[in-house]
Amino acid sequence: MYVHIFATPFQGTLFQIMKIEDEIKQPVFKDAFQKGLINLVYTAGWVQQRNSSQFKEFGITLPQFNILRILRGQHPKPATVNLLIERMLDKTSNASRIVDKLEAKKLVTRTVCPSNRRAVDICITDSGLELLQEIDKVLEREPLLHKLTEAEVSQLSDLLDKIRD
Amino acid sequence: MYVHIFATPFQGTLFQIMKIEDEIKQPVFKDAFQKGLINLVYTAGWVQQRNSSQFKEFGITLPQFNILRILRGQHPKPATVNLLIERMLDKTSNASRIVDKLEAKKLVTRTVCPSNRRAVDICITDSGLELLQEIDKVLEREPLLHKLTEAEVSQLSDLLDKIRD
DNA sequence: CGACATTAAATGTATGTACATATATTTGCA
DNA sequence: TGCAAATATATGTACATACATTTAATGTCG
Repeated sequence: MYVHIFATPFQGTLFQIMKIEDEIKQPVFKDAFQKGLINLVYTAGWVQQRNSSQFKEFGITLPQFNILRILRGQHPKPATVNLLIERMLDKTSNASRIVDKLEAKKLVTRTVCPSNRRAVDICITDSGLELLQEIDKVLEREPLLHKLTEAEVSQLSDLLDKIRD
Repeated sequence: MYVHIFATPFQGTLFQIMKIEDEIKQPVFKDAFQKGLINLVYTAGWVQQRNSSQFKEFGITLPQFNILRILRGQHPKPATVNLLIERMLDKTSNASRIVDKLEAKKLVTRTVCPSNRRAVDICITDSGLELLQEIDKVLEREPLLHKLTEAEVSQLSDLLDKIRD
């Protein structure tokens, strides 16, 4: 799990809040913006931890799971490391080493790309596809945002988009 | 930066979205819930990366910054590792080693607690306080959620609370 | 053609997370 | 009193992130 949870220092502290303070030990925030920021980061960590624990029993981590899903999306075409990095959105992350782990578990294959010998063709194996299918069943059993209605989820997405404008 | 960004595999893909697809390379999601989930995690990562880059020039990381803020909140009282862990909300994280780094930079001191020799009293130094003051100036210059109104921030917090209900 | 920049991936290093285990101190209780 | 349980922190290991550097292959342009 790779979400850093914001700390909640006791400083200033003028604004009483209602819900997030039950989760953390700090009942007071400087203002609504600080509360929203902490809540955003904390909740993202919350959903990722839940998600991750759902397939920890299958022996893969969240980043490994995400790489596998990208590869399934490409299947039966191969993906390159570059494509994985683009899809992960995290240009600085190291897809190469995550693929190492998946290769060791025989969930993907890595072969030099014939048309460009600098590149590497990465493919999900049958074993990898089967694993994803099993994990999918578990994930569908308890959808992570099921406490929200479809309208609320859309509202949430709109607010999040606005943050990054 | 320790937020894992959700991958966006090409799978199923029935639901056209509007905004987050500009940031990532995948223009289509399975449904609004998948979009919301990815948006939540992605946006949390976005704000943390911005935050982190704001004080990277000061030679500390986001976890180190958060520990320092907790210590400032306690100042001039000392904090124990236990208190840091509580405030970080991340019971499994390793505050001890983050304090190591801060101690090496002379931003905090670590002394055995006189009344309980198992515990360690951790205090922010004057140098640490000065560093935080400088960083605060930078952070205040560009508040991270400034694109939202106060009403929108509250609405966001309510939706996030509901997710974790 | 050949030097040089560009591209694709891998590797190196420091930091952090997640989780298990170890060490030292204190507490509780037979 | 003495010894096991509980507590506070530190340490070990695997994995991932963040960022710089390296290696190999390809592209470009004189």
